[in-house]
Amino acid sequence: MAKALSKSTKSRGEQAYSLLRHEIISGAFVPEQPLRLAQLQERCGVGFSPLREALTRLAAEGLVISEAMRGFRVAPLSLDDLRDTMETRTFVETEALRRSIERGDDDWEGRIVSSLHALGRQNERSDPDDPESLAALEDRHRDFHVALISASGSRRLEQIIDNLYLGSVRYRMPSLSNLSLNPTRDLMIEHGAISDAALARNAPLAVDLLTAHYSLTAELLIQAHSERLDRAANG
Amino acid sequence: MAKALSKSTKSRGEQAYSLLRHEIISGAFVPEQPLRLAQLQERCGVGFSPLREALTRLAAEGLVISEAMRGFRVAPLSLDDLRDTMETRTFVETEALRRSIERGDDDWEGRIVSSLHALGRQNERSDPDDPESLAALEDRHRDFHVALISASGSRRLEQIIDNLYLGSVRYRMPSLSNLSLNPTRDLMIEHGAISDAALARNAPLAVDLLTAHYSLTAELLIQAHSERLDRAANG
DNA sequence: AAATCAAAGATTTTCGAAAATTTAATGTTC
DNA sequence: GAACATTAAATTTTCGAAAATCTTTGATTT
Repeated sequence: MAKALSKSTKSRGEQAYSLLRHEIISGAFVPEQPLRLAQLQERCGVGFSPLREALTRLAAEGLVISEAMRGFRVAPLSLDDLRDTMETRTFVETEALRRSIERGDDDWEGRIVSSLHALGRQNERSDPDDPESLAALEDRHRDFHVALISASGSRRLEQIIDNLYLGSVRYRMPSLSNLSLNPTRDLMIEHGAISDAALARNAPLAVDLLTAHYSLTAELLIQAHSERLDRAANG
Repeated sequence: MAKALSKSTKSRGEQAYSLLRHEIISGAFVPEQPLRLAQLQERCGVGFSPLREALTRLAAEGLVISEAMRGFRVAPLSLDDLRDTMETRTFVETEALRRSIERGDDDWEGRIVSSLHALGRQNERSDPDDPESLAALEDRHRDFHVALISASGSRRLEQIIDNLYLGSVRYRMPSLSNLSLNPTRDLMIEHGAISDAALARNAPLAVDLLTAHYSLTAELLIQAHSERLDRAANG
């Protein structure tokens, strides 16, 4: 048997979904850009049905806008949405962090330690010019933040956090290199401090540190996005 | 022209989505029940494509479970999910209420007053034996709670609240009659008190009252669902 | 009898052509 | 020349048959 082992049979629809999702997140598709079925059909190599399903799903997740009889287009980005998303993210994740610190067991601590370690390693070998490497770093970064709140005991909070991350990652991607190279910032130290506070079960401190971490990120993203808007308007 | 006026052209997919959504919420489909395409095709009078789109969307919203190559089934209900959903709802809505009380203008107050009035009127003419009437009451109820938090200024919070409401309404529907007839409870008084506190810009009181409102609802729903589980297991 | 395998049946998933709708282009009237 | 209707082109949406996959059934072997 060719593809016997577990590798769960990925349907065409799944493929198209993953591909489009990646293209939108990575900025290969410009915000507001219409998504023509015929084009995507070629690009993804699948027929209409699975394509529309993928787009419908992306629309439900907020990455795509669907207008009846007018097809789909990439969801817009805006300063307001960026601010709103980062604020809401802070509000929800700090609560999930509090609960995790309250309820977390040894496994939770293990997930934090190991994801922080993996993030550190990826950070060492990170190459700002290689998109692959940046995407890997982004994934390790997400893993760490997911681990932090992974003992909240609330599936709903987890889902919400997942969706809010998705809403924010688009703003980070095109400028991650700028961001991580920002001289006034050492992300690994911030992450280490949050991890320490969480493992020490110091909820107020951990929440403060996480809030500061997101505030700073939000500021830098807002600045970067403003500049991008200016460049689009003038230059 | 037959259907000229505004009536925004509802695509078949939309129709199927609305219908299925309603059937699931109202309990016409049992939790865990497999949703066979062939059956639904007859029931909804649409082909495969729009049907699958509707189901995909419902899956993204959490009303349906989608398993690759095994089709769709109605999402399960559970005591854990009910508790989680109501707790998360309280957590998010109280925050949105605080912000609305802080930022709400005259229009916001108007929306609260008018939606409370509409809820009262529908409550007067409510007939516990008529499903139509109960559904209308449920809609007015939702409208009131949406109005309360409609000045939060956060699109993200609104979306989250919308989805959490969807997650909880299924637990209410089959037993709404029991619930609203509960002799120890006068919903209109509870709603009136919340409205008064909000309009008086008394955030702590309004939050407490809303929390109590949801806690009591949660208790009753948990009790009702437990009994339903017992009945299913034994009787 | 339990386990294994193959074939038949049921169901999901995908494809591509046909129908419906919107958008663009063209011509007509005032 | 601008407003309006009309046709043509482009695009989305839907349908139903075909392909792919899963499930059941029944026979075969251990």
